[in-house]
Amino acid sequence: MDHTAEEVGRRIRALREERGLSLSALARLAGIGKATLSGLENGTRNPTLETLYAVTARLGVPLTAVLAGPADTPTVRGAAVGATLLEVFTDTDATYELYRMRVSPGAPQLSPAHHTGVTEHVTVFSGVLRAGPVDAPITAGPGEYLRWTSDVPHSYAAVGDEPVRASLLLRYPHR
Amino acid sequence: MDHTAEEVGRRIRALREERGLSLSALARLAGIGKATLSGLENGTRNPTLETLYAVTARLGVPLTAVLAGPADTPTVRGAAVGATLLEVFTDTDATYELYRMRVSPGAPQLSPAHHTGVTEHVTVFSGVLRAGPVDAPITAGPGEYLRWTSDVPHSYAAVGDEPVRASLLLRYPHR
DNA sequence: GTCCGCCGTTCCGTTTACGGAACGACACGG
DNA sequence: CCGTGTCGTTCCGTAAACGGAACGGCGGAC
Repeated sequence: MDHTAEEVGRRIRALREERGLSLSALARLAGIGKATLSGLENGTRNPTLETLYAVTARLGVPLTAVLAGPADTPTVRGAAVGATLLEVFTDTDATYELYRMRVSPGAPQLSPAHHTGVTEHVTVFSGVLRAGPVDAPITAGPGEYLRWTSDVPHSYAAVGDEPVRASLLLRYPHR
Repeated sequence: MDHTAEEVGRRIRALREERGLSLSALARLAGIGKATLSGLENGTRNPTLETLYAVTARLGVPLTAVLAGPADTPTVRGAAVGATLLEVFTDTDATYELYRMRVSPGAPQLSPAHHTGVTEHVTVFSGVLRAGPVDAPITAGPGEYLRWTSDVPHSYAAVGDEPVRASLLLRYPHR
């Protein structure tokens, strides 16, 4: 079994014990079998979403609280750029993806064109970022904002020695 | 089945289609059956953690990205404005707080002045937002960006009937 | 000591999520 | 026209997650 299941089990057990609940009591409250909860906490089962939800809801925590955080699965976009998806937001007009982004100093990172109409919005936390369409990049320092249409190839680069940290919002309009 | 499963399925399908992947291709890449992925996207199955992880890992997103977000625990800032803290980022120069924000139509929401040097950065997802210093608010629609220095009283208001959804970045410079 | 209650684990029959193999629909080439 | 390929869905046998019941262990009452 994956080590993920064990980690989830440990977190659930910790949350349960913080509340002074016995395994039997939590199983009864959550409406699941004791065997299920036992196996879940020990990482010997591969729980379904429904089971996990029943337990976390009764513990009063969001599902995300017992799952591995966004830090362990960086969405690597390339050698110099690492990005982690924080949230997806779907709307009638468009879908948005909000990332935390890190750009290491060194060679610029190229990114191919996306579909037409896709725009990128970056707010720089620290460092100096030079990014945008390859033929017309823009520069932004801490607290500043960049925006471009990413249906052409574009690049990201850290200016100077300091790595850049920023938030990146991708907007995909619905066709 | 729970409506949670349907929501998860929608998000996975959206992420897959953004990447231009077919259902068959993603199933093959993730090492799961097409039937499994089909049922998962349509919300007719109750996936196990292992299945979900295989899919999200191949999509390059954390598990949390496809599950119901932290929306269940809103950090209420006032009657018309609800904000959820997504991440705090501390840096040598400043501390940043990244929120997802929702502004309901109706009376503007006032916010008192913060410390000097604090700036607010808003990217609008949907709706039309009118915000900024009370004597000089700015208006922004979907995909647009607002920025102001919040060491004076400022306000947020939704223009029209539609609620506004946006990301809000607060920057607190270190003195 | 025995009895009782609850603990967490293990056993076991039922339910169901799983992947492989069909299926019909559609697009393209010969 | 008929292959050939890929699309997403449906069928179906198997593997496993499920809940209920039984288990051994432990602490308190008597």
